[in-house]
Parts: sequence; structure tokens; C-alpha cells
Amino acid sequence: MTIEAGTLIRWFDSHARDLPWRRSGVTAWQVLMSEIMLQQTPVVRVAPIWEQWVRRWPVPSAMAASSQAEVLRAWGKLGYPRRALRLHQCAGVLANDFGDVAPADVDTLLTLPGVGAYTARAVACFAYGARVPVVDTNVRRVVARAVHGRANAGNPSTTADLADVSALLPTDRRRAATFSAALMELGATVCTARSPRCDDCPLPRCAWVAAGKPAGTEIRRAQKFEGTDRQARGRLLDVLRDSHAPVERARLDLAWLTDPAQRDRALDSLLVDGLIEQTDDGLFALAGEG
DNA sequence: GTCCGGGTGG
DNA sequence: CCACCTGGAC
Repeated sequence: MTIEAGTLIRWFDSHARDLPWRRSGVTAWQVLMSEIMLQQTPVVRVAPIWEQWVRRWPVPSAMAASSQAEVLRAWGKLGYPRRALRLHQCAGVLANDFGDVAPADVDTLLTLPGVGAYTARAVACFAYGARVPVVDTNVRRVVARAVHGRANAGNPSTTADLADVSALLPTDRRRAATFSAALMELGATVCTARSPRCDDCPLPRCAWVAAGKPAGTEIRRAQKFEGTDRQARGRLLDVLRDSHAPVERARLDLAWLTDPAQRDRALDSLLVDGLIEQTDDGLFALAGEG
């Protein structure tokens, strides 16, 4: 079964959320910032930060002129702060080598730090209107259901999914870009993972519905957070983000008392990742303070 | 308390 | 394949 582009595009025209990075006048760099922030992070938490960032760092050179530590502070608690580091690196590369503009070409985008298969195509498509398949897990799930009649996307192999979505794209460039945005929107708001709202779905012939909505076979285990190394890293970083002067090791130790070995491991990994650094006199600070 | 989201890089 | 963060809904 296929997905009729006109039907989906008309639905999108009347149902798309008014997200700030979709408004006119948003540059490719600003779209790139939004896509990096939206990796792993819900729209509601990204939107206010993105608005600040667009004002503060409207072009890559503006961010490149700020220190890494300033960018980490502005990232706040969006999570996965290595994304902020990569975006800062990205800003430097764009300012130096790309005329202060995010490139339009997928292969070039893929060379940038923090930009992978999804983000490269998202920027090419949403910022430049390129006719390329933009495949995130929402899209993989929609295609799995509507086209293949499966409850969920199967293997994480993106290659087959890229080909699937390529085959669905309208020929016209502009319609193709809207179609990709619409597929993502449908997956995010209607064809959701747990409780799809099929009553609100604009697609008249879904293979999964036609097959009687067979259950998936996936064994998913919920990802824990409480007590993980990730949480420990977050606590340690909190201390340094909130302090504008380097802090003593003893102060960091207070941030994670439950398991000293885990705390040491987290601290070490933050140093290795380049998120924090040690001063000559043995104090700790956010990396790249200036 | 439990569930949830889901791309990149190593 | 695994590590990486957080807060809000229920």
C-alpha cells in the first residue's frame, strides 16, 4: 500500500503545528540549531531555548565568538549536553569554511559535527526545500504501518527506510518537502507509538488498519534514568553550570553521594568528553570558559 | 512511583 | 550495539 501525497499534504496544510522554526525568514543555520536541539528532546522544552538562541546567535559566527562554556550554560537542562559542544564546533566550521551559512548539500552537511543521517536531510529539506527522504522514527513508524501493515518499524536499519520514503516522495520538489514535513507531523501527533489516534488520521487506506491492526512483537524495556551514570553526570554539570568560578573537588563530591565510584566515573567521563576541565590548581570548571 | 521520547558517535 | 539527559504526564 502507498501513501497518497495530496491527501497528506492537504491534512498538513490545515493541521500543522505552528512551530517557531517553521516560520518564514528562519535561516538554515537556525533550522540546524532546532534540529540538533530536537534530537532526544520534546518540542515544548526546545521552543523557548531556541527562541533565545536565535536572538543571541542569529548566525554561526556569533556563536563561534562565544565561548564553549557560554553555550553550555545557555543549553541549560535540555539534556545530552554533548550536543551543545558539537553545535559550538559546528558554528566554528560554518563561520570559517562555509561563509557563515549552513550548507544545502546532504553529503556536506554529514561532515559537520553532530549532524547525522537524519539531521543532514532535515536541514536540506526543511531549510532548502531539497527533495530528499527525511527519516526519523516517526516516519519509520508511519511507513511501517501505512505501507507495510506492521505495528512498528522493525530493525534500525535506515537504508531500507530511506529507499521506502524515496519511493513515496512526490516528483515536485516543493511538494516533496511538504510531504516529508507532513509524514513527521503525522507520526508525532496522530500515528503515535503507543496510542495511535486512527480516528483522526487523514490516510484513507492504511495497511495496518486493513490488516486489523496486528500487534507488534517488540520487546521494549523502559530506559531507566534514576541512579544512572547519565544522572550523575547531569548533577555534576549542574554544579559547574551554576558556578561562574572554578570549584573544588569536594564541592562536586557533594553533588553525588550515593556511589563514590560512580561519581568518579562520571567525573572522568565528563573530562574525557571535553564538557568540563581542570584548572592548573586542580579546580573544576565548564570546559572552554574563554 | 512508572512511563515516555528516539539521533549521533564511538 | 551501547552510552548519552531531563522533566512532565499519569
